[in-house]
Amino acid sequence: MRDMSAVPNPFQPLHPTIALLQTSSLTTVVQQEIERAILVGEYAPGSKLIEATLATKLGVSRGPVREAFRMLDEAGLVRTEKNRGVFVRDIPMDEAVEIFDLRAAMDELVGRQLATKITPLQLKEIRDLVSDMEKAVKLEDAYNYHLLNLKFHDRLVEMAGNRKLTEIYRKLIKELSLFRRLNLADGWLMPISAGEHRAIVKAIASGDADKAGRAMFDHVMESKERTISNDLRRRSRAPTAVTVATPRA
Amino acid sequence: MRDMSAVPNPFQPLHPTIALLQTSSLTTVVQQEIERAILVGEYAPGSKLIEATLATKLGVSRGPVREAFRMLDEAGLVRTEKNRGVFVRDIPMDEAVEIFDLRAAMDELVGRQLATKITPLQLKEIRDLVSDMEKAVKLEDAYNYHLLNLKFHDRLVEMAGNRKLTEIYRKLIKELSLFRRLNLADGWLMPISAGEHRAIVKAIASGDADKAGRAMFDHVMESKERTISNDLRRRSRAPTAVTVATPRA
DNA sequence: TATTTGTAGATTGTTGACAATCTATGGTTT
DNA sequence: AAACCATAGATTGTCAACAATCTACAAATA
Repeated sequence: MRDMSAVPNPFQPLHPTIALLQTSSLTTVVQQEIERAILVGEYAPGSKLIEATLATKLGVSRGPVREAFRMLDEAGLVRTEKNRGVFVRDIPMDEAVEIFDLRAAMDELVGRQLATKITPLQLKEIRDLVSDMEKAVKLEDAYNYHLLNLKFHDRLVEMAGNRKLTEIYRKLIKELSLFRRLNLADGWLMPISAGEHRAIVKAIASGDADKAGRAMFDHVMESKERTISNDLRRRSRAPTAVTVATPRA
Repeated sequence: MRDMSAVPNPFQPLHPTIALLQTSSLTTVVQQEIERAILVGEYAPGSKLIEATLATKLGVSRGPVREAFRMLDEAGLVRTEKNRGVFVRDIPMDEAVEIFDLRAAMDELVGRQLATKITPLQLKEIRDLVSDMEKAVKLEDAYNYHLLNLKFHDRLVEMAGNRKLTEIYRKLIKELSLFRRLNLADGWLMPISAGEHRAIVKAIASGDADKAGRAMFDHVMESKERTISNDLRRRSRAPTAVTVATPRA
């Protein structure tokens, strides 16, 4: 009952509502909603997610919620303990460090590839983002700086044109956002980070693959170091953190 | 009812069966079984997996099977089409290429890190693996060579000590194994590949991080090239391949 | 003959119910 | 008071049934 004519759906995308109904099941929209809530901080790392509660809140039965849980678990956003439930994952420091190292290697590849293939149009887009970030620095608008920074890196990765790389990069970023100590407090470091961005753009624009790769690699490693020392500083002030839930050892 | 004494479970791991029951739910064992079957080729890329059939075969209801499907989907081993079912994923050529590029960047990191931190004992283990591979080459035992090759790279990645990297590397390898054209036919290339392995070990042993990184990067890129030309050759001989199932456009 | 239409069967999507397990609370023993 | 039960309630694990959708095939139409 589909695709009977020789040229079905030539270019026109099918009606958006139809496309939606064709692709999204209850499970997928539940998954997306829970993921959104987690990433936006509505459920703190360590907190417990209760099937029945979520099911009621979203107006579905527990089945789709459980399936969404399995997806989120595989994606690393949630941790499942048999017979005890699922918890929002709390990324420990050492894992955050590992993610930074991995990201550095991936971004190095991005830099190398972009140096040889970035288009003038793309270069302009990136430069504009850097400008916006510098404005945010002047205004001391840490929140917008944070968003622009995410966008900057995400666009670079996307422009490299490796979809698998993009996919995994984004998963890593999501996981990193569950690293509590990262989110806030990077205030006085904004100018430094901003300068590195300029250097990255310059290296890419120069067409020197190795230089661009190194610039991106170094930038990620610097921001890793900043995160670590930031954490040490924080840790010395607030000796013990509260734990939201009590997972078993 | 757990952890009542001050020092519970000092070192002795709990009884294996208990540990098993504590961690594995029906869903997880179903997931592992289906994954195994897919990776071993019992279900060919493109073929359809039927919930009820699998549930019956494994002696469970459809619920756990569906949950396992969601996990396998998120892991990239399976593709879900709403109201149509799930299919074993068939990795297209361009995606395989992307995975190779990504792997190259990751392996480069592995090489760099190992050059500075590999232990003599680990070095011996790696050298032994290379020796075994060379024996397999002499015997023209392609299958064992293939297994040893997987082991060689997996151990190197593991030794680098970045768990996140290891986790993602293994996921990529699993996906790559769904790239049909790869598996067989690498026969006459074994000696070349084997030589590169010697070079990698030598570079790592030398302690020169950049050299080791480059050796691993190059090796992956070479094997990418071999895979591509292999595919071209094959494609010219067998013009059209059979499709196991008919997913919608 | 080729295309359309209309079913019956197969398969997936979703739900509610029941069983198994865990958690918290209060009482009991030492 | 501290450690040990014991029970009730909450929560997860699993299943079977029903509804919605798709697939295949046969009949009808042009």
